[in-house]
Amino acid sequence: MNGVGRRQGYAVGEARRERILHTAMQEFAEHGYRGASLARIAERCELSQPGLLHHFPSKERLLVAVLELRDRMDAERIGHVTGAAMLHALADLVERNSRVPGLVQLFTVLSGEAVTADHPAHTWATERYRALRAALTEAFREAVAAGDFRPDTDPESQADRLIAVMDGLQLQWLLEPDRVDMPKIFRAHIEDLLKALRP
Amino acid sequence: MNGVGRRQGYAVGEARRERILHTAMQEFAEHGYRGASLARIAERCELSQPGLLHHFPSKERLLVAVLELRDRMDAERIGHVTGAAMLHALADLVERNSRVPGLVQLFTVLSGEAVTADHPAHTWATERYRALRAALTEAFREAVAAGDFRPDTDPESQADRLIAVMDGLQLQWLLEPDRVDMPKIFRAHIEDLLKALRP
DNA sequence: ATTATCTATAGATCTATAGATAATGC
DNA sequence: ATTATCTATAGATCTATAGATAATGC
Repeated sequence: MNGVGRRQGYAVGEARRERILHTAMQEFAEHGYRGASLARIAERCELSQPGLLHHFPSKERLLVAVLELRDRMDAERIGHVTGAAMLHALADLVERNSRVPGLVQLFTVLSGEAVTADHPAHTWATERYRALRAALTEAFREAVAAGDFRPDTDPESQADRLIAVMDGLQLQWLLEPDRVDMPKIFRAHIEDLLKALRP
Repeated sequence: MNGVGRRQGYAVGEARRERILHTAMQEFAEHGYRGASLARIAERCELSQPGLLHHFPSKERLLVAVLELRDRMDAERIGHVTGAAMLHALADLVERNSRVPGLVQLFTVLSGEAVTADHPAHTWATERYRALRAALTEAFREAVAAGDFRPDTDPESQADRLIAVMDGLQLQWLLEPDRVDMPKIFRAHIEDLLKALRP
């Protein structure tokens, strides 16, 4: 929606869209896409439900806008580094994530729902993982080339497993935040991995 | 439902319940709990929708029955072993899981949805993870005591991470079955873990 | 002129209940 | 007597559209 289709400012509208977007993020996180209700989102924005649909013409388009917002926020959080630096950067990311449970939950719930083929975020999820895997694989590859990691390291396998650990820990953490110290466990994992991969 | 409340046989009813249960498992796997429709399940069982509700009095009760069935099937698949044997048993389990994508998807989708507090499987998911973590932690602990693993092994941390790898890989595999060789990646992980934990 | 917002409402679900009829098993 | 099944339907959503009115900004 941003930059496309809409000609001009109308400050009121811009502010409203911003508010809807953030409210929708919360609603999707709390109830999933399928469990979310446009009427409830509208109410939380002090707006009628058709009023909401004036800004986002369908529930699916609202979801797309939310996913784009999330991706933009994500992009800001991950820089490009390789080797040991990359692993520590990931540990830092997990640490920061543990302070925004809502964002983590949005992602975990949507990813779970999106496994079903008829979910509107199915393609988004598939492509997001493909990109993430590719980026991490490349980072491992560079680290091996730079001599940071042992030459017999399998970059793709390591990338897949590392993503898996992050996602799996998020799930456990969201279900029992008090019993699962996600950042600590992940950092321990990173330390062990560094030991195992050092040449 | 099984063994409780219902006095006797009525072979027709028993068979029907069996069929409903398995159809519901598929439907929940394909659309999630929230996306599933009782009318559609009934139709796939060649039954009217109120006919279905005669056997399972609400959608939630049907879900509970499905979860119980899944847990029973699961219990059959995992025996009690520790140390290296346990890790290889898990690799075998993942291998077998890769041949029943429907079951894996049921579990992944419901776990994802169930992260939201208002989901009827929320408690089930929480308790299932708690039990799984406890069992795996105990197995690691025994293995350390038996001298299979290094004494500085942290059983709980290792258990959490291992569960995370399994769940995370399932998610990636379900989204891109052709690009993610789940059993192979998991086995590689187990091999690395064995190397790292051996005293 | 474009945008923001509202009320009213269509049309499609969806779950669950009421109440009737037929089949099953002691 | 209990169970299995059906039709009809209540009652609650839910998304989306039509069409009117008010505010905004060139």
